[in-house]
Amino acid sequence: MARPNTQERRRSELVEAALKEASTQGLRSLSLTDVAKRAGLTRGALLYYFDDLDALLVEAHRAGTERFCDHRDSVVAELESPAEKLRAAIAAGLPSGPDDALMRLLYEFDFMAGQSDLHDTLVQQMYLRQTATYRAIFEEGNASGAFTISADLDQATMNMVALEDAYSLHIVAGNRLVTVDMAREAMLAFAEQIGCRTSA
Amino acid sequence: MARPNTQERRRSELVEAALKEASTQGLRSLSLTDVAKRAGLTRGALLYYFDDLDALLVEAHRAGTERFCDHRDSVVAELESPAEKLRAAIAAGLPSGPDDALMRLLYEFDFMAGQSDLHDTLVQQMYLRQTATYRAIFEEGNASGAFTISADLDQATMNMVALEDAYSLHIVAGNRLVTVDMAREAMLAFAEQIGCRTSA
DNA sequence: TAGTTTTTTGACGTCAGCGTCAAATAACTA
DNA sequence: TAGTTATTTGACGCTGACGTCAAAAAACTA
Repeated sequence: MARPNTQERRRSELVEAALKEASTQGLRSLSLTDVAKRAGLTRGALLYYFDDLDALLVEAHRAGTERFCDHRDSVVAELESPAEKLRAAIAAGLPSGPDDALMRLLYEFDFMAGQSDLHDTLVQQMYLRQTATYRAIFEEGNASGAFTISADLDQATMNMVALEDAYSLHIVAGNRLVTVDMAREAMLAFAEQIGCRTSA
Repeated sequence: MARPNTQERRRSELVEAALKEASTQGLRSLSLTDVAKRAGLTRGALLYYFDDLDALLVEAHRAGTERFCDHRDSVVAELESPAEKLRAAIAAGLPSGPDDALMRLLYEFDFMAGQSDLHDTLVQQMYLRQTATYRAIFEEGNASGAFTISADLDQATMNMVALEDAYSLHIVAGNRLVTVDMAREAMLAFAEQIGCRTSA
């Protein structure tokens, strides 16, 4: 009858372009035109799929956090021992370096929360997944005897996620006093302190 | 001879206006006009004192971080015991709640780093003061016997600051899963774990 | 090829920001 | 009051973002 509907594919492509462009130049000065150019389209085409830039950014936010969490969970799932899993979770949770633009963007999104309930929800979902990842590793370690965490598990998990967030933020914010190596070691040290034997 | 030079006072007033306006509406959409209005002047007057909005924001960033650190240090200095000091430092380091606009702004400034070396430097200076505050308390506590911190002091301090940053960020970013009370308790729990007796 | 639906363009009008600058005003002193 | 310097205004031209929309182009099928 007619031309087939390919909205879903285009939408993903545009979300991808938004992620790339926002990673490159940051959210502060990002415009519809920038994203359209990156996608090789015009502003008009973009508006055919999204009401405005905010609507697109919500999708980009969602895609970015999901990608991050999915990737880490899949890396962790491939490992056997709780100690290995913990080390992998920490490594995958930290940015690769000061130039990890995607990770930087994820934290920049945090500041869109408070302006939009949708971003609010996404920030919370991200947090829940972060805590779920560490909590599962802690519980498995305790159950198998690999770990002997005596502290409150909720609090231990919270603190672990907090360390991850803070160090990631410092690294992508260009604070050269905090390196990826230092962050990883500090997180491992904390884990040891609460009863994880990770050196095995 | 002529009209006296009052640049210093005006500059402070404008920095103040910038802090207020940026706290209110965030950095993302802040314009020269907004700040000028808040200060009761026109854009032209503002440009008489600062080259552009960025120059003004650098000063606002500097003023904001200094105010935060100065205030906390003065609160801590008034207390006697390391345990009291630690509790006060934690309390003063966290936002008062999700609506603590100034604290929110301080974290938003982190994302101006990487775009400007000046902001970079300010972020680092803030970090150095945060660590100095906690390190002094830890050292005093260890010296007086109030604390028995066996872990590496550098790492313990780093982690303490990291917890403060992460929880503050979550609170001001509107993550309702993290409350000020939870953050304070989690930080105190961490301090206990590394050897601070704060319950005295 | 003609018909149908989806996708994309590009132009239009509007609005708000920016930096410049000559002129006006204010706050002094002699 | 006249002179001098400091401060402030407000208009100008430029740029770039936004949302709308009619028309064009593309991708199909019968």
